[in-house]
Amino acid sequence: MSEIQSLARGLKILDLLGEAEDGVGITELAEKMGIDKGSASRLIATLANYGYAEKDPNSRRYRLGPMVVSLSRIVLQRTPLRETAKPYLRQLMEQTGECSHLAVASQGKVLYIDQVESPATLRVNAQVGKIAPMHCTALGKAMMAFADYPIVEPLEVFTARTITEPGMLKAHLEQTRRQGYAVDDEEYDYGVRCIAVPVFDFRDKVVGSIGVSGPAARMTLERLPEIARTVMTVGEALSARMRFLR
Amino acid sequence: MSEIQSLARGLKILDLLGEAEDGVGITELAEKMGIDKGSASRLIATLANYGYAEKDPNSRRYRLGPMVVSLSRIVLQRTPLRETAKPYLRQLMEQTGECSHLAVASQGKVLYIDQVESPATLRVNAQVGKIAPMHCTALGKAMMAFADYPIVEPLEVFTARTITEPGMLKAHLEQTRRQGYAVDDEEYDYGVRCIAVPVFDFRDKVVGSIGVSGPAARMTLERLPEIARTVMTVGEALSARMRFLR
DNA sequence: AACATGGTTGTTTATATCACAACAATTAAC
DNA sequence: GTTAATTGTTGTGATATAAACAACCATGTT
Repeated sequence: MSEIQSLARGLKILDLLGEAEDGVGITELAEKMGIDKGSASRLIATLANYGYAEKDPNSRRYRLGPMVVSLSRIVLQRTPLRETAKPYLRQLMEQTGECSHLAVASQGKVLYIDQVESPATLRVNAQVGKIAPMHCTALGKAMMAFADYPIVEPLEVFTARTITEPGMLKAHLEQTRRQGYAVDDEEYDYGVRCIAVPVFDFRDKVVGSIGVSGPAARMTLERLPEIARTVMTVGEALSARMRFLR
Repeated sequence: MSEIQSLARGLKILDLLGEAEDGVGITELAEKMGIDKGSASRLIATLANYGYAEKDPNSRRYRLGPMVVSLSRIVLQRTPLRETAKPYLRQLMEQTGECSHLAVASQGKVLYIDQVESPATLRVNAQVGKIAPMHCTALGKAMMAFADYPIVEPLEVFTARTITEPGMLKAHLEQTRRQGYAVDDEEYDYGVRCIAVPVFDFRDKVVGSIGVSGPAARMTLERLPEIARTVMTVGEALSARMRFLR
């Protein structure tokens, strides 16, 4: 499998621009990439020409350009899952009182592609476009349990409850499959619990997952099974709806 | 000014992937780009490796990947204008009853970066990420009138009222500057009128524009001055607020 | 004002990428 | 079911390209 080096470098720069909070300078960028300043300068100039990068006029540092926003809209609009799931997301939020989220798998990670916010003052919301690991989120584990995404080590630690042993995770996913829903019990963020189920298409292939997130104070361990039932019911309705597409 | 060819080609492919409604095949892509099939194949493979493109498993055609959504979120989150403008957008919608929009200039076009929807059944809304021309939108003309964006010919026609003569546009912008607000009187979409004003930063530099869009039936020519006053008032408040940043 | 830091632009050379073509993989046709 | 046709992937030399190095600017700093 052959790659185009300069394109790969350009895309890598986009990643770095995304990570850098307040933009990056050419020299800094060249160091991080392990390439020459001149090369970095020309690569960035090309990215800027196409609107993928831009230089902050006063700090003179580069950051991500507006072009990605435009492309993002196109991607989201063309995702049939998103369109179909919207009413189910609303229903989920109304029935549980918590923020509901829709996600797909992307590059071995969880990508949030839609959400409905709860009106509660204390709520746990994730923005569209957010990326999270699969092994410690309900949305991610729901997909892992019902489709064979590889477990990629190391399993990064976020809280004391994060599952870091591949064997443990495997057993956990087995249980998830049996009970039909995935739980994140403060494994990613302290004080946050989530429940999610996979979404299937007309071929019974996992295309994403849907679930709710809330503060542990409200989503107590006693209430979890009840909430899980709601999520499973809505999830099954969504999957049933998805079978009519295509 | 030198460009990196293969990176430029890769970014061009992203554009084409964005334009293609139902994905695009390698051969088709190579033809549109005027390059070899093999080159296109390798370029796309690289884009796919980084999540910027993906191939639809059943149609086997390539489309934009999820990575752009992730980057988009980062861009939007880091735009201070967006954060600051949100309450003003809401105010604008409430006071006019029409959808309000926030935009910036990008690559000589108008890029919508936020919006507040009106509850009205008949409303004129634009999604975040949408791109429109500058010369026939209120948001675009507001920026052109108060900063020197070049008039790039040809001025594309959208309706019978679209201004296509550079001289006419110049005069129109002059008037816009005098009256302090920009009007789009069915110049982009039939039956749609918009009013917008520029947003200035602490240096009195134009950083974007804010305005409302509504159906011509409601936004009658008689009501326009009144609506314009509202937009100008809110816009000035926003610009005043922006002066405190940085 | 001299210095230091960071960014851009020439120039040479190695090499990555291009085009061409052959091959593989699907799909379509018969 | 076999052939044909269309499309995508993979070698391979030739060449243009992009890498590195260095010199040169531009800004801001001491």
